Amino acid sequence: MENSTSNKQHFSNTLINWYHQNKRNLPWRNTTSAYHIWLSEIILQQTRVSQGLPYYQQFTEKFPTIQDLANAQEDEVMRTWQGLGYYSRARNLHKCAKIITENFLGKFPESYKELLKLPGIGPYTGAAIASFAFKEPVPAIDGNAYRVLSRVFGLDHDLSESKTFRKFFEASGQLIPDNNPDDYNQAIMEFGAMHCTPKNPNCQECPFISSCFAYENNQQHLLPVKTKKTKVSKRHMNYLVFRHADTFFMKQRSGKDIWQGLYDFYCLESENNPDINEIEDKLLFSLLNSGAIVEHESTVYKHVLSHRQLFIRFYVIDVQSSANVQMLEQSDLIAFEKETLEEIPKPIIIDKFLKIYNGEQNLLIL
DNA sequence: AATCCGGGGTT
DNA sequence: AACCCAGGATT
Repeated sequence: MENSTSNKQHFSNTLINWYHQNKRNLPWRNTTSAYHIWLSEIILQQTRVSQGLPYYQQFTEKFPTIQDLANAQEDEVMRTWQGLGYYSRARNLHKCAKIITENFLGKFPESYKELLKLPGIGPYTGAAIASFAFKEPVPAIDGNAYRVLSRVFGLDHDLSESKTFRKFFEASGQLIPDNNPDDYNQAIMEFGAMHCTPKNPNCQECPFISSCFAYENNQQHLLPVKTKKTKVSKRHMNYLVFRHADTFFMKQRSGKDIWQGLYDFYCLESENNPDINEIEDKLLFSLLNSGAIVEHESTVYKHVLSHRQLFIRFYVIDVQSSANVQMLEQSDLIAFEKETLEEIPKPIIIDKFLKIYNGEQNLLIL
């Protein structure tokens, strides 16, 4: 008859053994640098390893130390982040680098509790850094940990409820070994990512096949429990792409909307994506009356975010006169040369449009 | 407690 | 089309 203590040890030992035999060789696992561990964890929030890996390499190359990151221009940090999404991560990354550099002598605080006070570091990331860099036995609860723990132990708390985090945090806190917290946290995440996957988990070769609640009760597809689905709504965005020779007129997004800090074009939103002559806009009206020419209307692009379906249409306007250029600059639009455009951070759909548009121009020349 | 915030890969 | 990814901040 096993007591509960040995069952707990069995779980963490089995998990860690599996990890040592199956782990991927990832760059942030070969360092004890809190800077590099922190960087990887911020990048990997809500992001698959395969998507985050090239960004991690770019960041470590461009910003070898946290001082390099702190001293960088915000735009350069955002440009390096371009395409990863959830851009508040990049803004908080920069903000945090400055705090560490200016207030902490370049060293991260070494406890979970203190790490939580830094911008962009929440319960998961705080636990990851505390355990990986400083060996503090605090459980890191990410999507993988929720899935593995709920299936193996039959924990059916609803992930949609906020109190559920504490249930899993305490459950995993009972299991994490004091002498090996970093391997335990790495292991439960790697096991969830590679073996105990959301769909088609590899139960036949699973080290927990004889003790897993979900397998025994055939509930792999029911665990973890998540009742509330994110609601997706539609938005229609119409971009007036003002062009004058090789310069484009851009605007830096601010406020609480999507893509904060990134640059896009003059944007009009409506209930649809109208033809250009259906658009009523003072600036457009004035420009057209001063000789501007509509040179291209794009098809409607569908760009999907996790909580929005964006329907986006681009209207390229050749503004023609320098009088019109002045009018645009008075409307808070900033002129960028085609080459300089590459250096500013843009939403991926804007980047894609510019590549296609400029590519078409090149094709016409050939 | 509910909502917002990206982009991409899998199924 | 639905799901979800090494989640956190704001309302």
